[in-house]
Amino acid sequence: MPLASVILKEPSMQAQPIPTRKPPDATQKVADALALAIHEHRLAPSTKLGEDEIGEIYKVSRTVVRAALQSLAHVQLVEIQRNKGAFVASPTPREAREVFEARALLEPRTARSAASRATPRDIEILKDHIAQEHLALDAGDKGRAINLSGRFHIEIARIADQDTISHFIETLIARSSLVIALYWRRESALCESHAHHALVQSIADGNEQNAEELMRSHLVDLNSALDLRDRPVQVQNLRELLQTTDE
Amino acid sequence: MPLASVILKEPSMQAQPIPTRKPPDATQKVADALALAIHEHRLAPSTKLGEDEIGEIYKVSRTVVRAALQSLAHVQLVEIQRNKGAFVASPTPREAREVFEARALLEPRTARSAASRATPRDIEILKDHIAQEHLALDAGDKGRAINLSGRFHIEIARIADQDTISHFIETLIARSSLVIALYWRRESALCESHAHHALVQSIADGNEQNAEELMRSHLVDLNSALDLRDRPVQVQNLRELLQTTDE
DNA sequence: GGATTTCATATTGTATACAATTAAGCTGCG
DNA sequence: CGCAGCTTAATTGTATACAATATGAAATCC
Repeated sequence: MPLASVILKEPSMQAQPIPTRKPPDATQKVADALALAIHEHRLAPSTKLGEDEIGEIYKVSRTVVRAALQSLAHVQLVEIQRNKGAFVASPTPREAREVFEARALLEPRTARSAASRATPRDIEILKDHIAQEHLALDAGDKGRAINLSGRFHIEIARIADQDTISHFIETLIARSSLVIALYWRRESALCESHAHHALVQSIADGNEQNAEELMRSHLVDLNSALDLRDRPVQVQNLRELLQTTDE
Repeated sequence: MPLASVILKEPSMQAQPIPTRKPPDATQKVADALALAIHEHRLAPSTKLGEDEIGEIYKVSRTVVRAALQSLAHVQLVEIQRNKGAFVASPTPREAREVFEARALLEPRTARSAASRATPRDIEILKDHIAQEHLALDAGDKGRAINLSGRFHIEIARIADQDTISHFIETLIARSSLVIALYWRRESALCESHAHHALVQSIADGNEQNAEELMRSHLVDLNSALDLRDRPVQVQNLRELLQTTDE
């Protein structure tokens, strides 16, 4: 199940029965809402996610909340500690490095594939993403911009028409959002938009080699904007540490 | 006084061989048991997995069963259809192809990394896996052999020390088990053991280039042993297709 | 006064109960 | 004899209740 259930009316060659009309699936709604909050950096890493608290917010029972949290735990957006509860995941520097290594392994090939398959409508969607990203940046909504930037990569994976790899990339993008929240170095978000624009151009031209290379360098740029040497502050551990120092 | 307080921590009675110990998370146990059954081909694709039925088998409530099924659904070992239940996943030819394409993208690089990192103990573990695989084959236990063969690949990913990619490979191996159940062509399982043995040799020698190349060709061999042209019989879909009473 | 033990509270893990939806069986009619 | 429609049984979705564990605070002991 995709993290964000994007419904598309794409006239695909296969006629697989996937209704997805609009199931009132409460679990998915809660999971999506939480995921969005995390992606937009409204929920910081290591934030405690109490079941009763969330249940009251969304007016659902703990049963639904638990299912949503477990779903998010599967994509490693939250970490569940037995008998202790769920927390927004806080990737270690090692995990952060691994996430980007995996992206470097998967996404260039995917961009190449997207360049060979993209339809005019796909290009339109990508350009729309970039436009919205610019709007968010101009509005100063950094969280939304990061989220849109990630969804841009997911869209490319979708165009590549490789569901399995797309699913992997989705989880990597999701975790990347946490990595950025923890390890982002400078406020140089504009470079991304430039890279994205060039990428769309290559894909629109069907220039596979160029698309693959642009994606590779784009990921290198992203990675170089991270500072993985610093340890993230484990907020919930601070309490314990401060308990013995003073009052 | 509470009649339901049947505490079975009584040390006076004899020690049961498998008492109701569920400190190690009942959900995980059920999920593991179901996954093993699927991997060993005791549960065929499209098999209905009723919640009450499974709950009674493992002596747990539906709550636990549902969590286990959702967990398996996330790695696409089972498919959950809303209001209809959970079924053992039945990959389409397209999905089967994608799984092996993803493996071809991830595993050769992983084998190379494993070759550069493997310790003598790692080699020992790999050789043990191969030995057990041979035993299972000689005993005619085809399901167990397939499962062990998959775990061999997972072990290589573990040696490569890339948790994120290892996790992806684990899910791909799991799905491969279903693909093999549906699309395996001939009874030529011995070739795998040979390939695995050569792979271990390269990893033991630290020959990265060789390990990567052997893994690549091994996956090509596996893929060529599949016949993806045949459609699997989707039993439960037939019903839906016959219902033309739309809305 | 500080540290430790003990007890109370809060939160999670699991089971059960109720509601909603689906699948099946049955009757009645053509 | 077959099919439409209704009724009934079974299964899943959700909520609530109970049990187990962890967290936090008060009381006690040194």
